[in-house]
Amino acid sequence: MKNVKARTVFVPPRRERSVVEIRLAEAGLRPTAQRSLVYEVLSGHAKEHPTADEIFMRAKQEKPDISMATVYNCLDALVKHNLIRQMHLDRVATRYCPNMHEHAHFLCEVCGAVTDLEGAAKPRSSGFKVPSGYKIAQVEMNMRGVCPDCADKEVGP
Amino acid sequence: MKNVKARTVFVPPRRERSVVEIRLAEAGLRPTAQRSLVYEVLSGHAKEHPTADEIFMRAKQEKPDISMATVYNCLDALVKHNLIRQMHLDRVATRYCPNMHEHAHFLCEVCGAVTDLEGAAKPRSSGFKVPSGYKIAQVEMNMRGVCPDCADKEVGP
DNA sequence: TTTCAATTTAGAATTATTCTAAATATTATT
DNA sequence: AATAATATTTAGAATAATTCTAAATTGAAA
Repeated sequence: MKNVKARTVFVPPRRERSVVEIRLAEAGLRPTAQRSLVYEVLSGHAKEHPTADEIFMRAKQEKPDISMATVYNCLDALVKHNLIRQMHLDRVATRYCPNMHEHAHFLCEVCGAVTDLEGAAKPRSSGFKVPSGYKIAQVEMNMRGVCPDCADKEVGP
Repeated sequence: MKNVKARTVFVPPRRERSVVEIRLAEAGLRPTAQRSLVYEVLSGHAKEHPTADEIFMRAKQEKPDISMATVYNCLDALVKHNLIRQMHLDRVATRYCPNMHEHAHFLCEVCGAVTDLEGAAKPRSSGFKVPSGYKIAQVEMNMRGVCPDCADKEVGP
């Protein structure tokens, strides 16, 4: 064996997993950089309901080379693993919601704002009787109308 | 005056309005041929939930020159006047439903069938407490999971 | 019957989403 | 630490749903 000088090898420390990465792993998902970013971007704004495109643009600021296809892939994976919810409020783009508490969604037809309405949005807990035989995996309850702010403005000051 | 032979003039009778046309008029819509057809095609299959494209194809069989844009126009008008409902069940095409009774929708993730589930799908009547100030115009309650038929097949015969 | 506004139309344009096949990253295994 | 096996990411093309446009037509009212 050659006379090799003793040296200190730099071993990069096994990077600590962030909270987001841990949640992904717990949910059974590989915590890739892209998935973590998409989830972070979404859960960082808990009260918003961005479209895939909005999420894409936000993610791009952090990671300019992320692709739209990846955003869709990530969103689908997150939905499938119950980390976020998909919302189909109208004919335009699907929206995504990081709030996993039981709640309904309200779309204001005047200003376009989408709000979470906390409450029993599940069929059983809300008095809806599901016919026997149906296995319910997900429930979505969406309302539309006029939000308090816009209702005030409509009648004048 | 010339000696004109008495004759029987054919006066086309002011065409009777069909049931559909009457309903359109009552709802405050001009009962045009296209609107009547779209509404008829839809309400003739009360248990189905066709997409705009499916409605277009059905309408075309009756009136080959109807246009897709018209189908969208008609559907929008019918929705606005509460003759049909729009359903946003997933990321693919919007569906339309002629059943105006209070009900929820169920999408089977196995076979893709969409079913009406009759019952209290309204927030108030179902125990959901709507925060004060919101004016609710429409409610949509969608569920997904496995329908009885597919649930049976899954466990075997 | 004329008028006026609403509706219809074809086709182009836009937008959302999916697909594809190659490149890369992650995890488990040596 | 290297390898293998698999999952994920990617750009860009392809597809699909919906909207737009401006001209032609229709319906209702005067």
